[in-house]
Amino acid sequence: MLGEKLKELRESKGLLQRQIAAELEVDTAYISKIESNEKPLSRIHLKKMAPLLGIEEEELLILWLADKLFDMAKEEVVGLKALEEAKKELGKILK
Amino acid sequence: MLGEKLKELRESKGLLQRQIAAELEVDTAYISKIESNEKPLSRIHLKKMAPLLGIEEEELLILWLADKLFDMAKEEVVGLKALEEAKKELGKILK
DNA sequence: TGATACTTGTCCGGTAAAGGTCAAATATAA
DNA sequence: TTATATTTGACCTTTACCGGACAAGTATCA
Repeated sequence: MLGEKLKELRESKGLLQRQIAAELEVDTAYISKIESNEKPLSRIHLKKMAPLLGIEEEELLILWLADKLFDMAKEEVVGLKALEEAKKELGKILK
Repeated sequence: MLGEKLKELRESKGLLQRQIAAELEVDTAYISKIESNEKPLSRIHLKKMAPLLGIEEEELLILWLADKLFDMAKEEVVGLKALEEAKKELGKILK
């Protein structure tokens, strides 16, 4: 999931939650919850966070969206099929 | 999208919105909006609707979920990549 | 011109989720 | 032990969405 990834990235950069929190101007508790998937990461925070964590915004965006899609799909037995169907559909309109 | 599909199915069965509405115990306006994707189809309504439309609930469920996934993914440029990533991830935990 | 089907706009109450904060509890390291 | 980092739980406010209803408008056809 996304939270773990964010934590990994942060730690690999030797950063403290406090420092991230400061940049985003929020409480460290909030960051902690994002890293434990208790609170979602908003797109705005994502944007601010990417450079701090040394990851391309687009790459993080893929992870972020994939995480949300995964979350939805896993709730249903037909999740995998639905993902395939959605992919097919999106492929169509993109061409 | 899902709404159009529901409408097709209904018409192919020669049913009126009024009849569907009666079964679901709602207003026809509400059905109309579902068919025009103005209101989402709830899982409960989906369940009731499937037999009326002569479609397997599971099949409708796939369409329904795929539609929601598609909707999310299409908002981002990286939507397709995210769908792939999500699929990969879900495949993993399913094995 | 009716009648019937459908659509569209507006409104509404309830619920849930987002986006936090704060205090207190825990871990960890010096 | 003390300081610093993180987690957890309770709470709060605001916003968004859901599931509808209702009235009025439009389309179609006999």
